[in-house]
Formats: sequence, structure tokens, C-alpha cells
Amino acid sequence: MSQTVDRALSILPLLAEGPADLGQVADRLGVHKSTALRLLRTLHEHGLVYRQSDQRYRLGARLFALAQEAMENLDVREIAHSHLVRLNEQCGHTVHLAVYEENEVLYIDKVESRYPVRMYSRIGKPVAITVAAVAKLLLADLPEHERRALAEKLDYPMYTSRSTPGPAAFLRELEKVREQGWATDLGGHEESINCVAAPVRGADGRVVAAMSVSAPNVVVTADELLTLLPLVRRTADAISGEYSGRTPAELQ
Amino acid sequence: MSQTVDRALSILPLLAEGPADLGQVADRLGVHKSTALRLLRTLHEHGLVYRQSDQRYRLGARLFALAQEAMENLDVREIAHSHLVRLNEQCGHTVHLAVYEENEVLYIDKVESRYPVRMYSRIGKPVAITVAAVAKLLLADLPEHERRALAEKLDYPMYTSRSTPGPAAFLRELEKVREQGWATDLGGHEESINCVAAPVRGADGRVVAAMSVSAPNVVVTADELLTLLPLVRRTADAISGEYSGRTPAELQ
DNA sequence: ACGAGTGTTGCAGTGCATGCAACACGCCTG
DNA sequence: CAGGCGTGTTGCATGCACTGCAACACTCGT
Repeated sequence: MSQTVDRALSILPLLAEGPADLGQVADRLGVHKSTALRLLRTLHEHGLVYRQSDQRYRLGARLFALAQEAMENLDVREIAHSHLVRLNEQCGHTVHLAVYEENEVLYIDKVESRYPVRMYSRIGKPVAITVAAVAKLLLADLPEHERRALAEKLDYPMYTSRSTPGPAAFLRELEKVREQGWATDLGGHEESINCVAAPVRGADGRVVAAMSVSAPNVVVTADELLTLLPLVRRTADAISGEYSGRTPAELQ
Repeated sequence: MSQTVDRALSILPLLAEGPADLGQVADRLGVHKSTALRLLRTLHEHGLVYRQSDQRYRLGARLFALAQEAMENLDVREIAHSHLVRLNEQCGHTVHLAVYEENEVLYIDKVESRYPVRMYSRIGKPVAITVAAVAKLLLADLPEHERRALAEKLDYPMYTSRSTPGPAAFLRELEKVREQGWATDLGGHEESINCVAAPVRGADGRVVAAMSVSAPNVVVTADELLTLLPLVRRTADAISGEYSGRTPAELQ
């Protein structure tokens, strides 16, 4: 809507691919070098881009700080975190928390199976939306027209032979997930990895987040993983309860 | 330099504080509502802000993805990571990796302590620059005039009684760190937490990053932590070696 | 039903972003 | 050392795109 801002912001994903110099940026934006320079300068002043020693530009530190702050302001995440850790202690597997936003599903928290390390390393990465168990739960709760529209728009990459093949199958799966109130991904993303997931709901019943437990076949079979379903659902329900204020936390 | 972009980007830190509605954004920018609306729309199209169900704006998902990609493009981080993990396995404490950028020091990787008592820190969070051991190493390597200028500009919050009180003391500390080639923070940030840190150098000898081991007093005393110094330095040197191509990794 | 508080849209004026051209570098190459 | 690039940078005139205004839609309370 605002041409100048639009151009400036287009620089960011461009630099995310890797450092670039002024000429490259100007070319890819289709503007004069001097224009690109001024845009870059403005981005630089705000710390969003950084000029490295060879004069090329890359994304800057403020971006991390912003993403960081944004993350901390997600209240679902804060409430959920201790529950996720506890679940991880009980079952030992990787635990994820994800939300839906603008046609994308993204992880906002993660507890690693072996040790609770590098929490943020994968966070922000878009989830394989057509196969991930958490994605199914989040999409299954969208209003029907939105769900259909989205299903049509998506790509359906065949990660494995059990990946969701197309819109029709996907919508059927979402319908099933919607009714049963939980979801699985049995080797649909990576051949040897299974997940089982449950929804976190707000006070109005809408799904605000989804959490999952993932484990490779070599550790537990799919059937064994499914025995964790009651535990996963209890955890998700506990988060839902706290989130919707039924179990008021200390403040607020 | 570009007014429109400048205004648009000013919205981001504002939203980082928490969700805001159109009126609030317009007020704090000092512009008309319609102007703020168009800026927000542009940011929205690029996924940098998200409109939540109550119509208020907050930072969006693309921000995470960008920060994520930027992080993955930092080659020091990639090279260092396995070394950090190994160090953590050997000593059990929290390990950090940090870089300097535009008057700020920020953590770019972290391996959590295996002890139950952990230190609070997060990747992307700006480091307490006047006291952190890694910050001392990174700043100590700046050219003198830059170092002096920065030292004058900084705030010196007294986190504890042992925090660096002001520019003079800080510059003295940096000089010492510069000569000895390693640094500590003994309760300067949190009363009960000590750190010991060593620099990672590029092929030209300049400090490109710094790594540290941190542990609370209740787990090990400061003296005990200092016995880890040789191990920390060896690890940092190993990373330096690999980074400057002395031990060529598989490609490049 | 009404008013107060939102967010939204068309429109005219002009401030501001734009592209151009000229300049200032550093870096090869002859 | 001159000369040729390939960079990044700066002033300036032009006109477009951004701005603020005012009127409009809309959802809330009470």
C-alpha cells in the first residue's frame, strides 16, 4: 500500500538469503542505486540491517531482539511452557507448541527429547502444514470456507508415501481431526517419525494453539506413542484451563 | 533518511512492547490515523505485523522466520555449535556464544546447563554489556578510539555491588582482558552467578565471537569454575582454528 | 435508539522520494 | 602513473505518492 515502505521491506527477505551489496539490492528491487542506498540506510538506522566489514549488507541484530520480544509477549507460550517441560520429563520425547497465523503454522516453543537445549533454534520455521499433526488441529478449527480456500491454495509435497496427497484427502483428514479432537502424523513428514497432538483452547472454545509429542520409530512404535495420547490431552487441557483463566495464575 | 520507512519501522519496537490498536500507534508516531493504517497495512502484507482477533496489531510470524534465517547464515555459529555441545558434555554448565554488532553484544547460541539450577538468558537478547565476560572480550578487541567512545556512551547499571561502576573502571577492565586474552564475570550481573570466557578469532587475529561457561555459586564456586579456564580456551581456540580455515571443514 | 468509540475510504495539495548525472573513491591492468 | 573499471555517495529538479482531512461504516455499551 505504501510503495516506499513496500520496497524497503522487500529488502529483508532478500538479505535473509545471504549478504548482498548495494548493486544487487538495487537490481533485485528494480530501483536506482541511490534509492536502494537510502532505503538501506533507513533500515540500518533501525538496526534491521547490518553493514559487515566488506561493506555488504546483511540482517541485523535488532531483528533478533524484536523476534525475541514478540515471542515473550505470546501469553499462550508463557503459560504452556512449564506444562511442556513437565510432559517432556514424563515421556522423554520432543514436545512442540504451535500456533496458526496467516496461512502458516509455526512452532513457538519446543522441548528437546535428549536435553532441553536450543529452544529457539527451530522456532520460526514454517511447519509442514499439510502433514504435521499440530497443523491439522489448527486448520481443522478454522471456519469452513476459510479451511476450504486454504486447502485449495496449498501445495502438497509428498515428503513420504504417507504424506497427504491433495486438497480432498486433506479436508477429509481435517474433518476427522475436528471430530475426534486430536491428531496424529504417522510418518507423513519423515518416514520414521510419528507425532500425536492435542489442541489448546481459549475460553470461547476456539483452538488457540496445538501441542504435540514426536518420537522416531527406533525409540517407540507408533502404537506405543499412541498410548501417550491421554497424557498429551490432559496436558493440553491443563494449558487450556489456565489460559482461559479457569485456574488463575498468580497475577492478573 | 526516508521518512515513510522511518515511521513504518518505528512501529516495530512499539509493537514489541505489546499489542496496540490503530489509535495508539498513530498517537505514538505522531501521525494521522489514516497514515498509520496504511503503514500497518504494508507491514502486514509483508507479514511483519499480525492482526489478532481483537483487531489489535502485534508483531508477526515472518519476523521469526527472518531472524531464524539470519541466524542460520552466521557461519561462526554453525562452526562453533558442535564444540559448544562437546564442552557442555564435559563440564555440564551453561555455554554461550556471543557476537558484537553496532554497540550491542548478543547471544547467538546457547547450550543449557545439565544442572537443575539454570541461568536465565535467551538467544537474541542483548547482553548486559558492561559486565558480561563475553562482552568484555568483544569490546576489548575494538580499536581504541571506538572502545573509548563506546565506553563513554554506555550506561552502567549496578546490577550488583560488583558491577562495573563507570567508564574508567570499564576501560581498565577491558585493557586487562585484552592483555590476558580471557575474561570473567564474578557476580557482576547476578550476585550468585559466575562466568569465564574466551575469544574466538578469525584468520587475521580479530575477535569475531566470544564464548563463555556460566554457573551459579550453589553448583560450583568461582575458584572451581576458574579451573575450567584451560578447557574453555582450548575450545575457543579449536573454533578459531576451524573458522579461519586452518582445519578445513568438508566443503569450501 | 442513540452516541461514543473504533476502523476505513476518497480526495486534493504538496512534501518527499525518486532517478539522473556528476563525483569520489579503491582496485586492477596496461 | 595514467587510465580504466567497479564500487558507493551526494545535490538537485521533477512529479508522484504520501499525507491529513473529513465523511463514512461499523460495533459496542447503556
